Amino acid sequence: MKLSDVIEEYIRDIIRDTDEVELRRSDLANMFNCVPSQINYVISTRFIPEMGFYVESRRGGGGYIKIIKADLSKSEQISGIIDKIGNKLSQSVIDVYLKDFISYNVLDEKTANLIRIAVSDKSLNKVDKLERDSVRADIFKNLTINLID
Amino acid sequence: MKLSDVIEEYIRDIIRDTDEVELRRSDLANMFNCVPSQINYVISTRFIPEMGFYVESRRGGGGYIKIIKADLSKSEQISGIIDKIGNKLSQSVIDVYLKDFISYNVLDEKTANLIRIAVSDKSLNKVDKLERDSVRADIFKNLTINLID
DNA sequence: GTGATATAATAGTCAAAGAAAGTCAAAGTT
DNA sequence: AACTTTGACTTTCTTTGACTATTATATCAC
Repeated sequence: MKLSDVIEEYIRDIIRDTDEVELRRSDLANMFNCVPSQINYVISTRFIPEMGFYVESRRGGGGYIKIIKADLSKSEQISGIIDKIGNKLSQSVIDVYLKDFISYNVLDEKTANLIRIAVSDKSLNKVDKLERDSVRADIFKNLTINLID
Repeated sequence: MKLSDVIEEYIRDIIRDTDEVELRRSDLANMFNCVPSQINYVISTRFIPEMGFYVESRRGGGGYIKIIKADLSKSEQISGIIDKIGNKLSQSVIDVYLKDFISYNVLDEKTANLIRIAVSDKSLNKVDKLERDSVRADIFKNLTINLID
């Protein structure tokens, strides 16, 4: 497994039960034996605002990175996403969304998987590459809207 | 025997007892002493939904190609159907299939409904009308392969 | 003591290098 | 004609590191 995935999982584990984590970037970098900026990479690609993560940090002595997960209901979470996503979505961004939906029980694995397949490059192979991300966004929106209840 | 057949057999062998394999393209290419793109050739000609496989992959460091085998055992009729689906499908034909699937208890209503949405004209609005039915067929096949159980 | 200044301790940014996989068309086989 | 093999080129994602920005603490001048 990729280092970034391992780091992501580590953070997710901590935040799942508390809705908030305070990290010391250099500690993490040390712990996972990577350069500090890799921590930024993980956070910026996986704990994104669209998913309800709010990140704040402080430099200098006693500095930290705090990740706060907004406490949203299932429908708030879904409609929040739908509002925020533009008219284009890459496969990997959708993966981030779905992973999060699962970890917060907004969707069960089976449904998430269905969505993942429906919008995958495999399924959309015949769609012109330039338009693929917008078709993907359309399908994704239509499917998720349907899941609000 | 052709190299592609050998590679196919190798993959089939390792997937036989499990329902999923994760491959590293470059490893395989190395193992069989061929260019990496030959692996793509084998996969795209032999591990397709009609054969009961779903494939997904990721680029970049730690990338992979994952082949997932559908569990067709429980519903032989369905696997036959997937095989017979051509490369084009209209919305109404899909509805017929879905009704069938429901009545055979292969899919529940909720899942069938999600599929209906994924392949609807609304979702595929941005896809050229001439190609819509073939994109629909691709999505439908990939989903079906994964969802029947 | 107080304010100014240096020093150390953090975190942020951004671009280059690295590590895969994908695409496509030309060349070779059957 | 259809299928297979090959390779150059592209795209995507991750890792690394040099450089920058900010904050806290220590030190110094008065």
